[in-house]
Amino acid sequence: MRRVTMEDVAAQAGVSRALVSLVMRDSPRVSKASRRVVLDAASRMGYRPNLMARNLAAHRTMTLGVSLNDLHNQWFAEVADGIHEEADSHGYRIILGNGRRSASHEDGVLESFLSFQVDGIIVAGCRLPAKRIEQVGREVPLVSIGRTMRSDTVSTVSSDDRRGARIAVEHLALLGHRNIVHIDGGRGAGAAPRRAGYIAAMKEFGLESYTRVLAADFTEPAGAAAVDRLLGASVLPTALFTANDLLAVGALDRLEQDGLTVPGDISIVGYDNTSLAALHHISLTTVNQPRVEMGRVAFKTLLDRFASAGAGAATTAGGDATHHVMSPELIVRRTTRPVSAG
Amino acid sequence: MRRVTMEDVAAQAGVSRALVSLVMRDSPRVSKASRRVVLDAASRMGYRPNLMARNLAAHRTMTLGVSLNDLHNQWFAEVADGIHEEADSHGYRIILGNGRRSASHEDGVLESFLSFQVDGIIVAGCRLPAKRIEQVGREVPLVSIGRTMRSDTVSTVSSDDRRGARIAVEHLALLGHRNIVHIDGGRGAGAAPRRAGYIAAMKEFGLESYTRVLAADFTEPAGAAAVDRLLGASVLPTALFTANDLLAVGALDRLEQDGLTVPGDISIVGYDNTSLAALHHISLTTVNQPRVEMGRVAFKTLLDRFASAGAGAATTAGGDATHHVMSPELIVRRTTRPVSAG
DNA sequence: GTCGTCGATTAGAGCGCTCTACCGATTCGA
DNA sequence: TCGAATCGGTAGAGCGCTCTAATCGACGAC
Repeated sequence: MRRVTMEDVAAQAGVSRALVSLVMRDSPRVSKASRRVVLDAASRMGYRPNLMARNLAAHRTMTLGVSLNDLHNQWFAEVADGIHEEADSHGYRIILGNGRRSASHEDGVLESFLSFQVDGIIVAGCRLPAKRIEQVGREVPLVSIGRTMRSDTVSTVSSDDRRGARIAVEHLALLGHRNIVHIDGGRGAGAAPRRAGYIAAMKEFGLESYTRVLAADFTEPAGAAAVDRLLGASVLPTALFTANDLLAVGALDRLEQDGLTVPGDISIVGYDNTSLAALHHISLTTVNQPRVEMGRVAFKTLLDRFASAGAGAATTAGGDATHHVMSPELIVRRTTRPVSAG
Repeated sequence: MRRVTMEDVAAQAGVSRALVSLVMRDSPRVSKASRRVVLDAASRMGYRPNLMARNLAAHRTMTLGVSLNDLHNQWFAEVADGIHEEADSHGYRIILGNGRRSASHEDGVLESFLSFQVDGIIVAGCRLPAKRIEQVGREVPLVSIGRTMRSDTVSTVSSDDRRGARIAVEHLALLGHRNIVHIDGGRGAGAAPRRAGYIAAMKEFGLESYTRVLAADFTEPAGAAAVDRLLGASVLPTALFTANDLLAVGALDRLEQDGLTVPGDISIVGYDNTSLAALHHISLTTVNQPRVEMGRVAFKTLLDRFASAGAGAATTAGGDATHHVMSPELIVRRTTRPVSAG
């Protein structure tokens, strides 16, 4: 059973293929009568436009590619929610790609998006080298969420990770903690500024000598592994600041498994305020990022790029990149408390 | 800057477009020499094949659409992992769609996949009416994960939810629990058989009179809300069996918020064994489904369909649907214990 | 020498759509 | 009443690729 084409519908409806095309793109230059006739024929025959053909001819897909770095991390689900919301109301289609926390998979996702000729790309938490991202950004409008980069071709939407880290350290310092260790996010998006923010804040609060960063990445097992390394030492820190919530939960787990209590023995501050942190059972003190809003802003940024490109012509690679920075915010829950006396 | 096309590469390399095409699809009928020349020219010019054009001409995309019903539920991330693994090793590209727990969004995702002319579709936890799924399945090979359906056009991969529910109830019954309430998954995939399995098992263990199902859906807030309704009553159950882990965690949260302890006052068994359940802090007794494996099997099933369709010709809609059922397995952790004496 | 044969290459006709003219028929202004 | 604008519709040339059939040497076999 051959797929039904525009030609078929046109024949059925007794009009030209061009008219059917106009109807399908609901152009205003079609009379009510012919619109009806065409739509009737189309639905009767079960016609569905072939996007491949359409896009080949029209040079636009009304589709955005969204690359998510880690489906296991709820942060991405929430960012995606924001993107979808806006995309829906603007008639854009979204296809998602799964980066699986690996640069090479992410590269594959981007290649795929480009081959599909998407109109724009949003990368969330991307780990690819900045150079590569910019290169893709030169072919099609691209905005990066969570991962900042000084660029005039790639727009970014992020929250102020450096400040977020400072807020976390400040919170702990005000509670009297001095020995505050940071478990970091390795090469993950946002890991570097959080690390830097931690280091700067430790200095600011006169705790420079306690500064200690444990290498990890944005996963739960990495948090547990980092704690393992910590437990070997004779003197334990009184507080942990982890680069994201997953790490915090991993750390939490391992600590309790070892008979230590949180926040009794050790306080913990996470980062992201994912729904995991909000679980009553976990109730993690953490730093909030407006994830849904970040998704929304990213989409709008892309839309603006389209608009200006349309006007200015051939300005796809224009230097009109914008850089949104949202404010992080401390969410105090039950994994932090004043350092025990003595 | 115009995109570089096959024609351009051909000109550069001093050969015909057709030869370039052969090289791009690495056909064996090209001499080593020309292959080199063409590939050199291509990379020098930064050529990337236009999938739209390719697919339009070739009638296949080497792309599979995977519809995930809820990005917030880790179950889907793990199923996706399995699919990706296989797809990678077979040269298939995956695009993901986000169903956002709504049938209408899911419908949009499928429409989108069809318009993109994907070679096959995998729906995970799909909530669309069976009729609609079959209709799509008639246009392109489709396999459903988690949601079973008696169909000879749509293949399914699932675990035996009815038996899983029985295992959960059996576990509780053996611990001496009698008043076991089920918080269900509403219209979600797999919710019905789990519900039915619970009801049948209650009967089997002579607990028919205690049978009670609280309506909910597969989310955390729904679990909390169900517990709220429960707390109003004078006599509380001693155990809860929830249709998935998210519900269990929601219930857990609300119970503890109300001063009840788990498993002290109430035991809980979840379903799915997502990584959430494995968290030491939560340590939920639950029923395991081999998620990654299910993803793998789903992909292979699709591949078989392609093969047989290729052979049997025009058998896209053939009655060769297969139905894989995997075995569920009880994972005992720390949210269940013998019913308190008295 | 001539005629297959065979491997390497190419010409050219689509794939299903969009889009730029262009055209015929009304409608309108003066 | 006539030309210009307006409106609804159509013809036909692509978009960038694949694929079938045809072409072209070179090489053995006879």
